[in-house]
Amino acid sequence: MSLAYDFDTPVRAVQTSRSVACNETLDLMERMGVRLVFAKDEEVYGQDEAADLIYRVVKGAVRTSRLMSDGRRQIGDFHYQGDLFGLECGDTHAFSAEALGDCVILMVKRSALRASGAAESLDRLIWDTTVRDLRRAQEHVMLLGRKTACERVASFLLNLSDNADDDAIDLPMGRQDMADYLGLTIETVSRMLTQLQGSSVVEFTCARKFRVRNPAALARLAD
Amino acid sequence: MSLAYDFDTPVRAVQTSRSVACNETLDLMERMGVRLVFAKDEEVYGQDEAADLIYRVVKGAVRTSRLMSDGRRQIGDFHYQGDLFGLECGDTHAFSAEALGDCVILMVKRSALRASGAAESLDRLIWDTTVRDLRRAQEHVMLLGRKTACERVASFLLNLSDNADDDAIDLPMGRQDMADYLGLTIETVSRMLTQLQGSSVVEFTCARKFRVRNPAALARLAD
DNA sequence: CGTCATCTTGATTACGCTCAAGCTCCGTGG
DNA sequence: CCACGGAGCTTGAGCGTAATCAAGATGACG
Repeated sequence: MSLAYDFDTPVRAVQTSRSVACNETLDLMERMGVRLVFAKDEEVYGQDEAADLIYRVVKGAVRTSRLMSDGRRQIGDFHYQGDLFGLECGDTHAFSAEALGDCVILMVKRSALRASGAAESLDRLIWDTTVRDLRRAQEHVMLLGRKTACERVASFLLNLSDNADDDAIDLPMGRQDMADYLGLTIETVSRMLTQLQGSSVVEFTCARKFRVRNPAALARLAD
Repeated sequence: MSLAYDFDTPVRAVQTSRSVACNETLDLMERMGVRLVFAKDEEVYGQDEAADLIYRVVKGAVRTSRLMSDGRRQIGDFHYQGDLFGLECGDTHAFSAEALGDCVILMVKRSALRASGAAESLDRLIWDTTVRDLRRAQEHVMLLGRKTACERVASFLLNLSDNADDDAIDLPMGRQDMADYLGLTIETVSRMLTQLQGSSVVEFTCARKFRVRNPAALARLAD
């Protein structure tokens, strides 16, 4: 990782409904924080590390993951441009975070932000993010506990398409990352993608770019 | 469900490390709240219902669950005596909650509690509970995504034994509930229990009561 | 003591994993 | 510009774990 150049991509607000106070905190983060550039697969923070920083994806995307002793990996979530992450709420991180591709991360000490008189708005921001993380984790539990391979992949593509503004959606992660998020193997993910493409539900222009051809069918498959 | 009689079982504090202020909120809940008795499988609240109450398990245990359109069920979590639950943080519940067996639930309107001058301490309580829920959900994701049937069952028994004060631990839920929590079928759960018992890791006196005979082995199997 | 729900066990099936090739795409250097 | 190399992706064949289907056994309760 390395210090970011003056690399000012415009960043959408995390959520349009967010209060003005929270956007002020985001601005404060911009001014007080440090920007770092991470290369693909570089670690932003590690499992069991102390958790006193707040992170924000300025550009690119990040995964949080956890390894079992024998190397099996589970990805907890993906974080995209504008997302806050790393508020694991304990004193240490239960998951590690790595860059999916080259990306720019803004990070600020929580205590410094709080000291700058933004305490209330900061709390609100942390609360909103934690609630979002909990909801997503619960959805993830549903997916992993009771959905078939096909449903998992369909759900995943559907989520991506819901959040995408463009019609041609690109996958910021490789098949292995998808598999480790969905509790499957790369081969199974690949087969399901082929199958979804074969039934004209989605269409892949290349391995990392797709468009939804039949949204209703995709939603039905995702259940 | 019916109004509880004067049924005052002593209730442990939710967490020993909790601040005095929070215990005061718990006391306030006791005084302001309504106690209701629920029979086995009775619904405490439903999926998509409004979420403006706080619930606390006074006696018994509760499950939160979610159904798919075709009837597949996933249990999100179990809540035991002393636990707060139902703070799903949105305006409606993403999961429903049902009694595992006969139980007593204390419930209070969030707004009423806040109006009683306990706002700060209430926020703390809600925060702590939400953080605990998030951590548990993340652990659950790991279990469902990457653990084998045997590891899932072992993890489950290990968790129960960690929280139990007694040596003889009793399961408040049936096999179907375990299965729906672990993302398995009752048959598989039953087979794994038999297997764990066969290898002298645990011992079942009856279907709902067990003791750990080899804690190290159980921990190793749970990974 | 009988009845019914719950749990266990057995036999078979199927979904997704493993192992093993091939293929595609993309960057690199000739 | 094209040939080469390698990582990432796809496809195929066979296998294994957990699901399904189907009986029994156990146990709780009237």
